[in-house]
Amino acid sequence: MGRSQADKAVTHQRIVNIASRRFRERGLDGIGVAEIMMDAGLTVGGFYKHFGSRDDLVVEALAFALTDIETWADEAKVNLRRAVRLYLCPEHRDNLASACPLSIFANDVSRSSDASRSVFTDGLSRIVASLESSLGEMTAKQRRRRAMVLISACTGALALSRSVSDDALSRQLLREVAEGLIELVVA
Amino acid sequence: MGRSQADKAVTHQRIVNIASRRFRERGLDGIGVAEIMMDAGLTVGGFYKHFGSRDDLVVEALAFALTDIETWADEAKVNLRRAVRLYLCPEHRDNLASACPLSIFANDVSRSSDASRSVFTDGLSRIVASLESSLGEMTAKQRRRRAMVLISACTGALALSRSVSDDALSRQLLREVAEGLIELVVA
DNA sequence: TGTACATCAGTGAACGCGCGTTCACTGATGTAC
DNA sequence: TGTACATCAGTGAACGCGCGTTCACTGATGTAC
Repeated sequence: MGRSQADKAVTHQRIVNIASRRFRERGLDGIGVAEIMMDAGLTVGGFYKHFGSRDDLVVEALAFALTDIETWADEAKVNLRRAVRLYLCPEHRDNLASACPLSIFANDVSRSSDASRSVFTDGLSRIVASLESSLGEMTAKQRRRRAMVLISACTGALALSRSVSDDALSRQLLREVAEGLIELVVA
Repeated sequence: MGRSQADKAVTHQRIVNIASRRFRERGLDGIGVAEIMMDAGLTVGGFYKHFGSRDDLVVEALAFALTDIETWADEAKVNLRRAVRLYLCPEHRDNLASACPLSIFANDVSRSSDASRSVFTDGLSRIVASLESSLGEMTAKQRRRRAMVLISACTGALALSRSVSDDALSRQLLREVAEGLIELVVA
């Protein structure tokens, strides 16, 4: 073989890493294969030595971005209130490249391939399960219900806050939803 | 003049109507000018007699879609619980062409032009104001907070339910978030 | 250990298609006389 | 009322660009002997 398999795997992962950031910044349709390869320090032609098609990269990058947020889920287990405030803050709203894919890709994924939707579903299920175990003493049914309200309101508020041109309203939305959830759902 | 101004206005509105439905079905980037004009019974060339650019149509169609949901806001004033259950149901999830633009376009608009974001902001503000006045006896601060939790959770849950490939999970999400909101936020 | 060969990650130009936009043209309707 | 002219909504072909994908080629590295 030419370059070693290990080298190839490293390169592959670098492409997926960069893609997962660029897709979050610009959307699943917002950036081309050529630009992603450039950002990875490569040229376009090599792309198909790593992926069967652009959509294959989308699926891998989405899966990677979804594992990326498990650290937030861990924070939620330690301190759910703090995790909610951390999720619904202007920094998370603005740092798209490392932001939660659930809040960025929901609309894109709903129009995307079955493979994307399947990967997205797995990621969402893991987060919901994690939130369930982060909630206090209550029935399993109550826990699941509240976990679903939490993730829906968090991803919804963050997505809306990014679509609003009035920064004061955007911040108010983040703040009020965070405090509202802590007051009504977490407590 | 050639054809009357009234005729032109009717045609213009027909294009905007159809665009607002097609954009909701396929996303703001998911359908081209040519196909929209075809659906309106016209040919591509005439497009620029009505709009300065494709983005101008996007803005008009978005504004139109946002007025489209005022009827739902009216329902909320009559019966908020019913409105929440109506919003979070499989029919609303699946009937994209006439669905709530807040749940469909949040991600797209966040990456779109200032004009789109401005129109989106106005639409969101109107819905929030409407929900505020639909809530029961409580302080203005409480009303605003709960209205923001409601719209965030509703749009978030609907968006997530469309991105999930497992129909049982998708339906559970809609049901549990609807009942959770009624139990924790509306009551 | 050294040498010849095979493999294949990566290169960069080219292809083909879709799509936003432009343009010369048509013909129905409104206006001027 | 009738006629000639001007306007402009709508037509459909063409242009230009971006982008996903293909392809012949390169050269570094692993393998066989």
